[in-house]
Amino acid sequence: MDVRALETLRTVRSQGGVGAAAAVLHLTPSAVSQQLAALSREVGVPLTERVGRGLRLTAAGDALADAAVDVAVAVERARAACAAFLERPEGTVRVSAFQSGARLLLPPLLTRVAPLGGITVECSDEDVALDDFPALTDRVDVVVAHRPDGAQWPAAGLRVVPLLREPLDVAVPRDHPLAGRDRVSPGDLDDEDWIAVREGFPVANVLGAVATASGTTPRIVHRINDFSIAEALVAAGHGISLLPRFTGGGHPGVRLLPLAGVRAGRTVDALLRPDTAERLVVRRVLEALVAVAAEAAGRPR
Amino acid sequence: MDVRALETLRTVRSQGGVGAAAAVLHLTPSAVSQQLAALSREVGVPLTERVGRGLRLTAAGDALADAAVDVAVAVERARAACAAFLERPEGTVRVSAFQSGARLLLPPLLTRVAPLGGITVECSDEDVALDDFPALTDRVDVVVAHRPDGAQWPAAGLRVVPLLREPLDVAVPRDHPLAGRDRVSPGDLDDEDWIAVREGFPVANVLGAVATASGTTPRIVHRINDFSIAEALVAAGHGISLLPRFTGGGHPGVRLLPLAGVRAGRTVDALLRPDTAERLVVRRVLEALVAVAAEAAGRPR
DNA sequence: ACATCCATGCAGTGACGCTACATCGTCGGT
DNA sequence: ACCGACGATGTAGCGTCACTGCATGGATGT
Repeated sequence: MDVRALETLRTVRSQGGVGAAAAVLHLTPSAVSQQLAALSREVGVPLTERVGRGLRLTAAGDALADAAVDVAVAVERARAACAAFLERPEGTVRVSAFQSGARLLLPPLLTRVAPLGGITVECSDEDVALDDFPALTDRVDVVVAHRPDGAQWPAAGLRVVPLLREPLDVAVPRDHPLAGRDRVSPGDLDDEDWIAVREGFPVANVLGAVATASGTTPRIVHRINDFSIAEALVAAGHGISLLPRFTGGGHPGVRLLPLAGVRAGRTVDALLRPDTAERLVVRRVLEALVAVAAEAAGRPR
Repeated sequence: MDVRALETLRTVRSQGGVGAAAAVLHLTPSAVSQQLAALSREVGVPLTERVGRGLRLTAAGDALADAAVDVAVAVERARAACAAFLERPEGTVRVSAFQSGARLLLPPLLTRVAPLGGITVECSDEDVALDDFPALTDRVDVVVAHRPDGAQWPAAGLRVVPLLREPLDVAVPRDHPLAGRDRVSPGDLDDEDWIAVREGFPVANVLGAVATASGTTPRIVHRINDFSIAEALVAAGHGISLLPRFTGGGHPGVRLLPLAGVRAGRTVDALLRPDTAERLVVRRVLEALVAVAAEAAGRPR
């Protein structure tokens, strides 16, 4: 019973297919298929079943994949047990973040980790739909993800470390009629042009929730995922938008107005696979990330 | 990080050397040495250090061996998770027992397991010194071992399942002056010839404890490990002996007399490695063994 | 001082897993 | 309804890696 084969099974489940899993594992689909076949032969139970032109794990396969997580955790714990005897933690950690989170957190993270020495942090920005964040943990060690208030990550085989909660404010141009107010309520926002994010992305339906509070449907004229672009559009008078308080606000032509009457916000979490969460270097980086997030939330601009 | 290499490290620790571990694992010492070298190279820490002409695990090696137990447990749990989807548990389980325990427990164990079908039980008798019982778990799945009152098994990486406690009675020939008594006290036993077990074996020092209760040192004339041989010698008038109540007593020429005033007994346990204890077939056999032991202790002859 | 025991290094060989390619079944498009 | 595309699975060939066998070095006890 090879740990690599178990890992492969786990990846096939999380990626939803042989081909996708092969891409993540840097293998050919054939190799993945052979590993599954060997594993199935060893335990004497079919682990996968064809459905359409893809496949799905059987109940036994699902149980084995669950157990595979524990195996991976135990193996990484073993590695960490030895790494504790090294004078200082060493290695490289891959961190990804959605754009606005990356702008807020990655620079201070790197400056905080640098003096530790020996730890290499590889950053990347990954903007994906809400449902696709967990699967990123197969390619990246620490995934900085965000979710709107109320949404929850699937608990299965995923470690979630909360970083910060960020209110969503209404961003208006400085010459807007509401710009002088110190806060606005949903009713003030009828008959406005909105700049929203793409469907399926984390804070897409927050705007809907705000609008239902005033009984109208918002008029969405643009769909921009990158908040800094949205901010520039707001400043230029092409509409108003919902922007996170700590991340946005850098643009001189934009005013951020707190929303009264509705609770609108998003939570930023770090997502990790349980096994990578056991790695010593990963834990060091994660600690730094938590500290950086606390600073960012406690000292908003 | 291979589970087999971790297993090897664990075995080197429990067997106390490369050669012994190689014998247990059916490998050459060279292969074991190479596995350790590869493992050490992978974690970047020396796992073993030479001491005399043998070797010993370093602190890091010890920590890794501890973690290796958890890995093995997780792997076996994974196997069991799949085995649960098989219609009935299948496989072979190796059981060993010291002689008297084997005579008492193995026959009913086999008859109880047989109707389950698909489970093969391979029995062997293993009479070793008290300290050597735990190491047997590397070669045998379930080790039926015994220990005198007060002794404890080393907790490290060993699962202990108590089976029964058995008082030690004084065995005398039927024509002995004490044969008519319904119990004896230590003072009655001065000036007797004793048949004891070899030094280092489980109940060796019980006789000493009984003797100190009467202030004398026992006169040991024979050292016989097999209780049925000792029983035959007692019947022939060559001395008296301490025999376990449930196991002995089959010989018509011997009377068993309970000891008053001192608590003399032994405990019979099943010893398993934590990982083999997770195997489904092993658990089935173990359940049967516990039931058999309860019957044997509850219905003494 | 020598024989013995134990762990380790090195060359040869066998097995195992991967890549590349071909095949089969299934699903959309015209 | 056919055809093209996609996704998973077998097969041949190859490379790699781990094990065996033997030789070496160090430590022990007679």
